[in-house]
Amino acid sequence: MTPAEPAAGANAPDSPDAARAEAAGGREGARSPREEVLDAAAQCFMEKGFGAASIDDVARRMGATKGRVYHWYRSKLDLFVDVVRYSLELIHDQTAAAAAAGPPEGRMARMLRAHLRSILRDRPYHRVALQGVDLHLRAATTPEQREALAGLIALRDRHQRLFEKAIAEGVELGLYAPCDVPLTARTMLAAANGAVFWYRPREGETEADRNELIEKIAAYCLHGLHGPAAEKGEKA
Amino acid sequence: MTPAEPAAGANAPDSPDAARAEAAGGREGARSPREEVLDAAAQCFMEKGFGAASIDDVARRMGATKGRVYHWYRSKLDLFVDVVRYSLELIHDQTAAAAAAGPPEGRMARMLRAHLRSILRDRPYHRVALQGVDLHLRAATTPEQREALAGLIALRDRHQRLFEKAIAEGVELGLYAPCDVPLTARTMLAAANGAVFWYRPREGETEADRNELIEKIAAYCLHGLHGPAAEKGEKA
DNA sequence: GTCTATATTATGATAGAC
DNA sequence: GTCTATCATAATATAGAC
Repeated sequence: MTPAEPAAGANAPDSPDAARAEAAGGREGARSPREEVLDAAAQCFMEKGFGAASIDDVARRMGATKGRVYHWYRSKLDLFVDVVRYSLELIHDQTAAAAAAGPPEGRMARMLRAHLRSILRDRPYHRVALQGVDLHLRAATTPEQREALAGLIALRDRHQRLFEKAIAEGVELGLYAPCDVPLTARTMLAAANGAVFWYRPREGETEADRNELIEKIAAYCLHGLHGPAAEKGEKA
Repeated sequence: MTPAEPAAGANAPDSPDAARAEAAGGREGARSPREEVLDAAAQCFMEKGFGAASIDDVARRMGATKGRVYHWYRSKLDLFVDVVRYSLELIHDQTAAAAAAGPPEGRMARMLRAHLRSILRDRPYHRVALQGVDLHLRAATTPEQREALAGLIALRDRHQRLFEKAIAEGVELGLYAPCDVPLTARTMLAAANGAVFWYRPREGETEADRNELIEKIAAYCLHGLHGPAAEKGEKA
């Protein structure tokens, strides 16, 4: 749990809830040497993909050389794993907090807003995470790597289960139409995550602009939960 | 337009509408030598990603060696471009046909079914296409490559416009709630494309199973178009 | 902690036999 | 049309100076 320790396996920057400033987008204001590497890696992996981005690219983005990267991370795959882990912890923590912050009625809306806010704000990290955790699972040779990647799958499932729970709850309460809960959660998350692929902060974009975008996407995602059954007043 | 011609730029296997048998999934039954290479590439890129998959991987999957691949494709990027192009033409043609095959009322449902059917059926191709066309745009050095990639963007936009048009039409007709049409189209497509990342044909899966899956996903996507306004009977 | 070499390996691409 | 070399390059990872 030490916030900054050289390459020693799976530990990483402090928990996402701490003051993470402008984690992804901010070129400056990195929080620790290790996190500076992590930010650079997230941006490089986002732009070129894990395979095409080189360690030299990551170093160059920091105005440094390889040595700095390898001092903090044992391998490129370790770096990738840490970027994805950070992405998943970040978005899960914020979504879980939003879920707990009020009554069941507006729960899903709050969760979607929190999820989407993180998608826009920490886009490089999430973009990498969505690039395919499973893809590079095959590249994992050592047991430690396979273990780390299994951990990522667990984190991803945890986040999805948060949404499944909220959907099931809403169905129970008669807010949503009955549905295949895991499938619906997956599909809704896919819709919400879509923005990570095309969103780009426009020049002079205000917080209000982003909020409007979030509201529109969340609205679509929410309406998907109301089946035709709900319209006709047929519940269950 | 010749169906099989050695590496000569942007030409490719015949149009997707022809007898394409089991394009993606089928290990056997490839239609032409060039298409056999294309199928192998789609599967390799899907499994390992464009960056990590090697030309040797593609050849090995056919039980051949590099020579065979390079006889039909000038470079790895050319192969990638052709996989994506094939994916986009395939799904667009089928969706456009479904759109034209009936009245406006059920148009979007027909389009979504056609789109989803292709997502499931030609998954390797679509998975590669969604891996990030833009990602490898940077890797394009030669003018021909940049041109080819611009063509892919155009194909992608064409498919999206098909959905935008159907949404706008539905809003006009009072079928759907007014909305930000391009944003909604993107979000709906993201939801529909989500399956490409997690779907795997289960053992003993029937056509009916697939249809049920398609119907569930399409239902979610469709309901997203009906805003709360529709529920309250407020139109426009 | 960061840098400058450098070892090693993998892979994209080519040439030419068959 | 496909194969067997082979070249050239690029990138991961390491060793050791500062």
